[in-house]
Amino acid sequence: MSRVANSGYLEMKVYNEIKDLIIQGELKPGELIIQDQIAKRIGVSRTPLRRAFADLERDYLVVTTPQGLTVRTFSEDFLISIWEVRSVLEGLACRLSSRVIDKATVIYLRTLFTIAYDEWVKTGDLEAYRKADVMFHTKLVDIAQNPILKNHFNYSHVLTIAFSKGILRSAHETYPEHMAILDALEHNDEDKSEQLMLEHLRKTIPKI
Amino acid sequence: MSRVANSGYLEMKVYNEIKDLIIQGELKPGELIIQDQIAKRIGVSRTPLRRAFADLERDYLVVTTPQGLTVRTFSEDFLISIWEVRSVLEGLACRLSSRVIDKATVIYLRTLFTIAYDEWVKTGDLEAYRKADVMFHTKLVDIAQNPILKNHFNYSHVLTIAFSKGILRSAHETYPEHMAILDALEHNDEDKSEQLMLEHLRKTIPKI
DNA sequence: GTATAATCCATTGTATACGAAGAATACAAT
DNA sequence: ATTGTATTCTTCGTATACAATGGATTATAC
Repeated sequence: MSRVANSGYLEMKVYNEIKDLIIQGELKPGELIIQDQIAKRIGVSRTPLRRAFADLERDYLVVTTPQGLTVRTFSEDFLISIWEVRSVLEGLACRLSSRVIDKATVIYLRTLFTIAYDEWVKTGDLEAYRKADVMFHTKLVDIAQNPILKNHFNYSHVLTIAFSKGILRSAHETYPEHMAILDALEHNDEDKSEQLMLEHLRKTIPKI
Repeated sequence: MSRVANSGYLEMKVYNEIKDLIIQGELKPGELIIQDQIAKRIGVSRTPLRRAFADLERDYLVVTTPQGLTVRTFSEDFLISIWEVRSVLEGLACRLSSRVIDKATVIYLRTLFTIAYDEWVKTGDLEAYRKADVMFHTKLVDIAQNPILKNHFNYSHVLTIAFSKGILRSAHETYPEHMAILDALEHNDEDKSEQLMLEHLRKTIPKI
């Protein structure tokens, strides 16, 4: 996912495999990670592990305790911390995007949301809406064209995807908010778009 | 500075030494980093290098190009990107701090700034004010008690310190802003403190 | 039986060794 | 002279080997 580039095949493989082990719950929160065990399990030597661990730690999946490297426990407070940070980062993404976004993209995103929303209303299927949501937020970060922002976003994005409880607020509630943000973006209203995105995300925090 | 914890002595040493080499300009922006050379220069094997490189890349000091790992070139755009992100992060730090900061800390910070400001007015020496400034921003991030925020802040803070052109706006201009932020913090005004900090920092961006 | 000492073993951090891939260089052919 | 090909040489990623550290465990003294 958000691996740094300068790495061999195995380092990437190891990063992803351990990430999956954690997300799948095969490595349990708080569990001590022993290099040899993981190395054998994945079938590589310990050498590529160390770099992968550095990345896993950067992405908040593991943490170094006095006992050693352990799988991170995701307390509610921790998830809230992530959301607080993501909120301001995506608020910034909105502001920066509003300066450069083109009308076609706005229309595209609006259509995407509307179709998905209608589908949910009709069939009760939320999947399309959830996808549109992820796409929306990811896309804005791309459009913003701020490499630092993108990195910081990615760092914690892995997590929110992995550990969020899915949709936290009803589409009925968030759809109008998305539309309002898109309107602000369309009018290149920096302040308003940032403000709306912030409020949009912060409303979710109490639901965590 | 912001090393991850699970690392041996040499990995930390290597991280710091390469960081210094880059900041001191002995490794020039754009320069290709060859593992063997650096390893010999620092006097370690290539093994601990790899992990240090992962961290250096995370901290934006080096970057992987098609040619290999190179020292990052810090364009103006890049510095602006950092400032944009730092702005919202510290804005958030302010908001979170405003919830929990105690009066004593506010008074402490206010005094610190005022003494430093007066000294500048009297003697023309900016050093104390600059220090107070760094301390102020760092402290708020600590008070905020959001571990993610602190990490993200650290990631880019190394850089701004290393490569900023020093004080970018006159103390005459920023002193009242600092006071206003402290006032908002004292009154536990979340919105206002965040807003003021954001404006405070964003006013600096055009000067980059 | 408890406390302390000594020993082992697990685990880690680091160095060295090895193999592969790509770039650079030398040489040959037209 | 230029292009094509073969052969080094560099550099990297990975595996293995080794040394040190710290914790557990057993042994020993009282």
